[in-house]
Amino acid sequence: MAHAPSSKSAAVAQRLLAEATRLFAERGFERTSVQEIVEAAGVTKGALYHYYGSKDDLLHEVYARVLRLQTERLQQIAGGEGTVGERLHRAAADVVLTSIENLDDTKIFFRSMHQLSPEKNKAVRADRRRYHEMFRSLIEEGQRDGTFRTGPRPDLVVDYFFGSVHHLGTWYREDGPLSAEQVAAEFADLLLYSLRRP
Amino acid sequence: MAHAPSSKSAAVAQRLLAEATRLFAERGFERTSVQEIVEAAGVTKGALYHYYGSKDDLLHEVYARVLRLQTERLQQIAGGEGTVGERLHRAAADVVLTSIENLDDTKIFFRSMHQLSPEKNKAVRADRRRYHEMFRSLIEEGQRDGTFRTGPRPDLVVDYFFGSVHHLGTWYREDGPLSAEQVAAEFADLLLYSLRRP
DNA sequence: AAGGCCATACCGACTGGTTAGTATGTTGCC
DNA sequence: GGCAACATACTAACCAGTCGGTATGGCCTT
Repeated sequence: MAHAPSSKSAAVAQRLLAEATRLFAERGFERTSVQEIVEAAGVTKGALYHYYGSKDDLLHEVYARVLRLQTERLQQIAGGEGTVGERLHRAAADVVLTSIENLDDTKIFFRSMHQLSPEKNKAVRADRRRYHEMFRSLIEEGQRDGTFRTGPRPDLVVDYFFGSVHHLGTWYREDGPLSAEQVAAEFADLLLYSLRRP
Repeated sequence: MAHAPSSKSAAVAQRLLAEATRLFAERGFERTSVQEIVEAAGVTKGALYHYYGSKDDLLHEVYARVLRLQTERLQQIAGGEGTVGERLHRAAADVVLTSIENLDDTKIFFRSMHQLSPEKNKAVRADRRRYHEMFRSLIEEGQRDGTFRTGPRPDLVVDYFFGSVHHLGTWYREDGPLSAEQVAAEFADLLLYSLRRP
């Protein structure tokens, strides 16, 4: 179990998490040794095991952080102003944007989730499912009120769209030709177009 | 380097590859030991290293196999009969179908590619890019002849769609409520709808 | 047809290196 | 003096790959 870094004075705990995130994204969980993490953070193992219960724990913390962030934002957008079409578009663009802004987390998420211990894996999946369900209910709402065509199953659309989002980490480059905003807008457009009524 | 299993009498080599595929998909590359692979195949390490140069080599062989298969099929469909809309729909549905039929390979692909040695990783990426380019040129063709709207960038559409395809491995279950054909049809529909002109 | 020769296919013990995690200090603040 | 925040040294386990060895069967030569 992780004691959540005790908020006060735990700059070391945060530095450890940040360096771990960077290294996990760069080399993957298994290829990153605890020794490398503590060296990158300028401390020793004692410090790491003081704040985190295990290497696994560290990985779990990465997930928890990004999930909290995205869930919060989706809640705000889904419950906000505008037609369901507008809200879905905004939500879709936002998740793309924040995924790119936290590209390291995105990479780790989909490469290394299965390395988590079964119980932690289960916990993460449950959180993730709740997130997807919020997204899905937006689609259902649009189908009910006639904004979207009723052909596609909402849950399949969610898996379809988030597949694309999760894979950003494999091809998006910060120094590439496309800005995060451009990708966000196009992905959201593609989603909305695929739901538009004939 | 792998000597490709010498075609004749190498049932052992094939069994090793099959068991490795299964185990890599189940536990991931790093968490699968060479010892486990050879035990599952009912041989010993000597046999494995007789046919394959390294554990890495084995992983590379998995990729090579599925890439060959999919490239072949896409070539046939892209160069076949029908309007560009029909061909793209067929190609999209087909890649979903074969991805589900070879779900173990799909899982490994997306989870473990970055574990390959840099050179092999590069080779696989190059193959993959050629494959994506074939797909992209179908979209470009449709945009040129007015079948598809010209808004979205073809390369982004490809990344968008294949994100969804690669992620099948994380959520699709054979014993789930959806047949592979259903998913294939819906995914292809979603793609075509998102390209349809207003 | 018999004997020699050699390649292929595999065995299994061993090695050298790495790794997560632990046990036991040490320091400095309240 | 006591506890939080670390450091240091260590261990026990694991693992990819190696290497010397054996069994089998085909082919060439005489």
